[in-house]
Amino acid sequence: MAWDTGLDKSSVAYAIAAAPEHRVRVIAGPGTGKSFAMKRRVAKLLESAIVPKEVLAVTFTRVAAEDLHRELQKLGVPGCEDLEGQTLHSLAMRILSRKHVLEAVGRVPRPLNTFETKAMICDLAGENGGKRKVKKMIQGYTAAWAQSQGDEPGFAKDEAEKQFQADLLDWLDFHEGMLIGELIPYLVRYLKDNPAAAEHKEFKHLLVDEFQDLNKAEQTAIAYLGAAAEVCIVGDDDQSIYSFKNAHPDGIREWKGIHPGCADLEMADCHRCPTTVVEMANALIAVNKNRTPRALNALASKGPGEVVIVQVPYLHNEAEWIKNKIEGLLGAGVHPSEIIILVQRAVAAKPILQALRVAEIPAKSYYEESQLDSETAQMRFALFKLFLDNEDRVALRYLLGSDVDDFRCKPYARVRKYCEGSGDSPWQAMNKLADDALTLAHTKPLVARFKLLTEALAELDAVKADVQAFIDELLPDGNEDLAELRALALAQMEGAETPADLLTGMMQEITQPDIPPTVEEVRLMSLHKSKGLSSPYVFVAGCVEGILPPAFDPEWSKDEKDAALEEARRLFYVGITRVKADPENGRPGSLFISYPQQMTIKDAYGANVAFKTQSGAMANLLPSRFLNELGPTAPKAVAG
DNA sequence: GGGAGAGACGTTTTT
DNA sequence: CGTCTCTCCC
Repeated sequence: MAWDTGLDKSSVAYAIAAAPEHRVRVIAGPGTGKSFAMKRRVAKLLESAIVPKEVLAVTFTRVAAEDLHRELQKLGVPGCEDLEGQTLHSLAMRILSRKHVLEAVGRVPRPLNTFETKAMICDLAGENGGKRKVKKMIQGYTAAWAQSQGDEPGFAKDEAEKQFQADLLDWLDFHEGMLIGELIPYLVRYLKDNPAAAEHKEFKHLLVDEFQDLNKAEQTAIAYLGAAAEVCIVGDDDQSIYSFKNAHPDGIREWKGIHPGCADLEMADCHRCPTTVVEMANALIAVNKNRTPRALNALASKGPGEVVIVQVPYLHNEAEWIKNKIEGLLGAGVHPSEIIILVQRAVAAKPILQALRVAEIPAKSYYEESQLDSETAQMRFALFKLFLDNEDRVALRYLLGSDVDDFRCKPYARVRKYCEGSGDSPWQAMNKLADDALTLAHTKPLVARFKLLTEALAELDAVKADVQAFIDELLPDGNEDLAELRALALAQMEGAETPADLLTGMMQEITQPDIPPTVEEVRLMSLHKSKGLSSPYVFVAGCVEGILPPAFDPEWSKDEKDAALEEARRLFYVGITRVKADPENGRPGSLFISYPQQMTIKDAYGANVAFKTQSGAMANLLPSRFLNELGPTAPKAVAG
C-alpha cells in the first residue's frame, strides 16, 4: 500500500505525512487520528528509501510504545517489520549499556527496582535524618535532574542536602546501580559532553508522540538526538497530566518558537466522541486560563451520544449504580471489554470491583495489588538476579536485609566499609565471612542470612540444566504468593534454554505488569492509565472535590494551586474524551459520570479527600467543581 | 534487635 | 481513621 492511499490531499493527515520541513509540530486533540497520520508519515519515509534503523519512534509510556510498534508492523510497507516503537527510557538503557558509553559515563545503567530502593533508603537513613527525609531528598534529586537540561543536578540547597547527595551517589556507585530517574539525565549528559559521539547521528528521523508528557530532561534528550535529524513531534498541551514527573505543557507550546521554520499543524476534527461529549469537553477545557484557545470540532455524523450525570448517597451506592447499569448493558449484548470505569482513587475503585465480582461480571482492576508486589515474590526475583550474577551488588544488598525491617543496615555498613578498604566486592567479603576467612564484629545475623542465600543458590545451581526443574526450585508450585510469578516463568519457558533466557521476559513483567492489548473484562483504572484508550461505554466515578480535583497542599502558593487545578481539569478532559461513538453499530457513545454525597471518614482520610463536615462516621462530600464547567450541552445531574 | 508509645501522613506514574 | 516511622528504653 502506498503511503497516500485513500488520503485526501487537503486533509491535515496528508499534510502531516508529507510535510517537507525538518521540524514539524502537530497539535492533535483527543480522537483526532494522530496515530493514523503518524503512521502515514512513517510509511512515506520508508518508501523514500529511509532505513528503518534510522527512524526513531518514541513515546512516553510502554503501552503507547507497544501500540505504536504494533501499528507500525501493520503498515505493509517493505521494511516496516524492522521499525521499532519504544519508550525513551528503553532507548536510554540501550545507549547507556554500550561499552564505550559506559566508559564515558562511569556509571552502570542497572536500574533499581522500587523494592531494591528500600534497602538503599535504610542504608542512607541513619546519616541523613531518617527514612522520610531521605525519600523526600531522593525525590528532590530526581526532580532536579528532570527539570535540568543535563547540567549537574546542583539541587543541594544546604549542607544537609549536599551531604545526602554525596552519600546517595556513593551508594549507587558502590552498588553499581542507577536510579530510574538518572537514566535520561545521564544520556543527556553523555550526548552533551561528547559532541563527536556517533549517537548524535544515529537517527535521521525522529517521531515523538505525547510530547506534552516529557519533562525537561527528556525534551533535551530529544533535542540532542534529533539535532542532525528531521524531527516530528506530536502531542496536545490540553492532555498534559504528568506534572508529578515534572512534565510541563509549556514544552510543546514553546517548541515552535525554538525551531524557526517549523511546520505547525493542528488536528481538530474529533473522529471519536459523540457531539455532546465534544461540546462538554470544549466547555470544560476552555476554563483553563493558561492555554492557547482552541476547540475540538464535533462531527455531526457521530451523533449526540448519551451522557448521564448522577449523584448517589454513599460510596457503595455508586458501586451499586454502576453495577446495575453494566448488568443492563451486558444483557443488551454489550461485551465487557467495551466498558471502562475510570476512578482516580483506589478506595473508590474497590467497592465497584467488589460489586461487579459479586454480580459475576468479569472485571479487572489496575488498582488491585498484584502478587508480584508481594515480598516473597520480590525476594525470589532478587534471588534469581543474584543467581545469574553473583556480583549483582544491588540484588545482594537487598537480599541480605529483606527479611527484617531495618535491612540489617548497621552490620551491612561494616561489611561495606571493609569492602571499600580492601577492594573486595560485597559478594567476596560475605564469602570470606561465611568461610571464617574474615571476621567482622556484629555481623553474625548478616552472615547467617548470607549462608541461607548461598544454600538457595546452590540448590538452584544443581538444577540449572533443566528449565522446568529450575522453575520448580525457584518458584515452587503451591505457594500462593508465587503463583503469578510462576505462571509467568512457565509462560516464558517455551524457547528458554537456560535460566538466563527466562529473566528478560520476567523482568519486564514484574517491573511493569502489562496491560494486555486484548481484554475480556470490564476494566477499572485511573484516568492516567486511560490515556490512549477509547471505549463505547465510559464511566467516570468518584467525581468529588478532593479526588477530582485532588486536595491542595496548604503549603502551595496561589500559582501552584492554579497549576494543579488546571492539570486536574485536563485529567478530567482526558477522561471524558475516551468515549467512542459508533452509531452504525448500535454504540452511540455513552458517558456516565457519578459522585457520592458521603463516604466513611476512614475512606476519606485514606484517599486524602478533603471534607469540612461530617455526619456520624460519614464525611460529607462536595460535587466536583468540574461538573459545573461542562457547559450548556451537559445534562442536569440526577439522583441515583 | 525488639517492644511500647508518640507523631507524621495519606494520590496519580515512567524502567 | 489506619499504617508507617521515629524515639526511647531495655
